[in-house]
Amino acid sequence: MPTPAILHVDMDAFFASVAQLDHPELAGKPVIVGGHSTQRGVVASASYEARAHGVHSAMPIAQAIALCPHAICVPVAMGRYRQVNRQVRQIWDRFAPVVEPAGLDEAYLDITGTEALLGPPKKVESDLRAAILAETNLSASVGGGTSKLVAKMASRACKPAGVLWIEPGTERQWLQGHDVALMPGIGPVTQKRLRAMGVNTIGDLAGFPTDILASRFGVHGVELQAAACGRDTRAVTPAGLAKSISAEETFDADSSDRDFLHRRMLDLSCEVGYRLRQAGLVAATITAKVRLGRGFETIERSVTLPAATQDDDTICRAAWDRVISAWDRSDAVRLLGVRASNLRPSLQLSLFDPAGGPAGQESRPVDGIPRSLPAGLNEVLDAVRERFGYEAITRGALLKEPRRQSISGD
DNA sequence: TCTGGGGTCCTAGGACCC
DNA sequence: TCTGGGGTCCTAGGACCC
Repeated sequence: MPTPAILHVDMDAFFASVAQLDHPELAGKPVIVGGHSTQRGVVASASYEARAHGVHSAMPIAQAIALCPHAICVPVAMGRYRQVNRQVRQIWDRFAPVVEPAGLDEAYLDITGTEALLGPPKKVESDLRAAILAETNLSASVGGGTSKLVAKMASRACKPAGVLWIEPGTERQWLQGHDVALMPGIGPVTQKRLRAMGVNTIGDLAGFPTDILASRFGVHGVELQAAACGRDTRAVTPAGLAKSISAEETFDADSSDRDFLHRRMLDLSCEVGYRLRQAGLVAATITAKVRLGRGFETIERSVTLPAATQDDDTICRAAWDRVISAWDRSDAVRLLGVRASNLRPSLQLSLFDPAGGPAGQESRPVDGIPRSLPAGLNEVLDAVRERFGYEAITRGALLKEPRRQSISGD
């Protein structure tokens, strides 16, 4: 067995860097990517110029502005990031036979056994960074080592615009001085429990009695400890089909207005339906999410449908039905969301197949093959969006409010 | 000045079937 | 009249990731 060589490539301040790329006047300036609403929301991404003032991801926007009053706030544009992601993925794919994306801005690359072809790992790291910069004008950092954990921690340690290769055999020593909070898989909850046990560094975790970790944290604890010792055997696996597609929206102000909430749910459902059809997927399970203004309480209710769907109205009906079952109308609603899961390929030949027409909803199977419904409203909307973008057209029922944030590429 | 949006994985109980 | 054990699916919630 050859010694594993795994790289972790991580785009630097991805959303903020894309904003600076698309709007050259923002280059070199503190940029905060958040929502339209400066009242509610957190920082999704901050440029390094903004980070110099103490701004970081997940910080409330208002707090970020207080730290960096001259920062420029731009809205999140998921569609645009997905577009750039597709471009960057093509570069990643050239450098490794197996690539596992982890979100839009990072990926693991298994380059084991490619040394004869691509050169030593350190050179691959530099070449990959250079290729991304040359072809996209975006900066990335690349870390590497014998496992996913070491690769990821290395890319984090060399940010921004760095490369770092941890030599095989030195990983345990390199890891041990780091704080446990820096270890992927240890969030706020686990961190607090570990500190209460006197575990503060990765070295502490590596040396802690395994049986105690097992009794308190179960399998997860044992795996974390193995990783802390440099024993992380998780394989780099290529992305399969998506497991879920979701959309959610936090309102500028909490609302108990049933008509308003229903219209928002329809808009969210349309977005999820559109993305299902784009991906050629149907969903059997629909989950509605309701967050109350009171106490930030979050409720989820799901239903598995008799037939999988990619139809906007079917998704909306299922989701709204679940909202009604969970929502006490005396509570003002802060957020609504809808998620499609239990996904499978829709088996349609093409979105615009003139013969069968695209599938709206799986209906009764004929000879075991789901039959497509004839083209309807969804397909008319999709066809317009295909040419002019998602924002180009919307339902009359949704015209009462301004459109929510863009999912399109512009 | 409270707390976005889009994901994955895990646990645990109950239904249901064999 | 009392009550097995395994497997799978569904639902709700939680931790964690970027």
